[in-house]
Amino acid sequence: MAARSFLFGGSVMLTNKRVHSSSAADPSFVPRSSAFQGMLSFEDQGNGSGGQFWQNEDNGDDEYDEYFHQPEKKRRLTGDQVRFLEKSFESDNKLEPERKIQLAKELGLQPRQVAIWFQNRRARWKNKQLEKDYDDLQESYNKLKANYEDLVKEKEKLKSEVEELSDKMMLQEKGTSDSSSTKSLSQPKPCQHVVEEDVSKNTNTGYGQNGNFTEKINELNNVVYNSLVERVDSSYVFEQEQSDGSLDEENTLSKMLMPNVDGYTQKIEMDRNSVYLGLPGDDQAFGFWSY
DNA sequence: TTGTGTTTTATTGCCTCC
DNA sequence: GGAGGCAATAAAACACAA
Repeated sequence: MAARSFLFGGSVMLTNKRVHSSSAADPSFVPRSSAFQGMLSFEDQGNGSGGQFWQNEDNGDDEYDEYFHQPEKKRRLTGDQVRFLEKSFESDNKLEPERKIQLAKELGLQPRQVAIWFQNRRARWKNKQLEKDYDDLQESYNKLKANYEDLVKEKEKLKSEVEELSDKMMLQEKGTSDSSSTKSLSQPKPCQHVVEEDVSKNTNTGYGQNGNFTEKINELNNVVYNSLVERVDSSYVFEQEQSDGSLDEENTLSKMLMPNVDGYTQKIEMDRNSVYLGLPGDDQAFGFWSY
């Protein structure tokens, strides 16, 4: 069966199932013989140019048939019609059959056009609503994000305050209870002691018989030692031991934490057999001497 | 004037409800 | 099974910059 074509409101409509529903149940459906009876369009009332009528292909009339197959231009509703529909939509976005008929009559449109307009309008409204929801979500996300960033900043600030205070406290502690440890730095020189001891030991090794090599080692040990003493004197904090300058049981001479040396917290370990100045993750950073 | 993007009107197919 | 709603889409109308 050929698709039926209806012309109404200046538009062509090719339909299938909708035709049946319109023609059979839509109270606005008017038989052809009465097509023009009382159907004065909104445009005809001075708001536009389009005439309004319907046509049914089933009549077999060639003249009409020819008309159907000339696709009519789609026409937009006039400003007044749209405003009227908008007002109606504002009051209720659902369209009851009675209201549909009434609106169609008032606007000189086919009820189906009114229904379609409402359907499209609902779709637009839904899209707008989605956009609005999205914007709202975006806004609250941005607020939360800003809040979070403020908290992180505040946390960092508090953290550095805590670090500063602990440094002060440790220095204070050092000043009051560590007079003996400053002695240990200035007098017995534990590192030097070990270095000297080690050097004297090493003179008995095979390498020690090489005068130039031993001299070089001594020189390097002195450089390392002086560098350490310099750093200890200027800023860093002892990790807690060696107050009397003696060696512990594992032969560790000293363990010192040096905050913020070149951006690292440097750990310096020295024992009887080695002098190691290392950076985290770099075992060979400053050199490693084994005897 | 024309090309292009947006809006509006209308169609189609699917789904749900009664 | 018919009526109507909705999502996706087509296509005409419109807006606007180049």
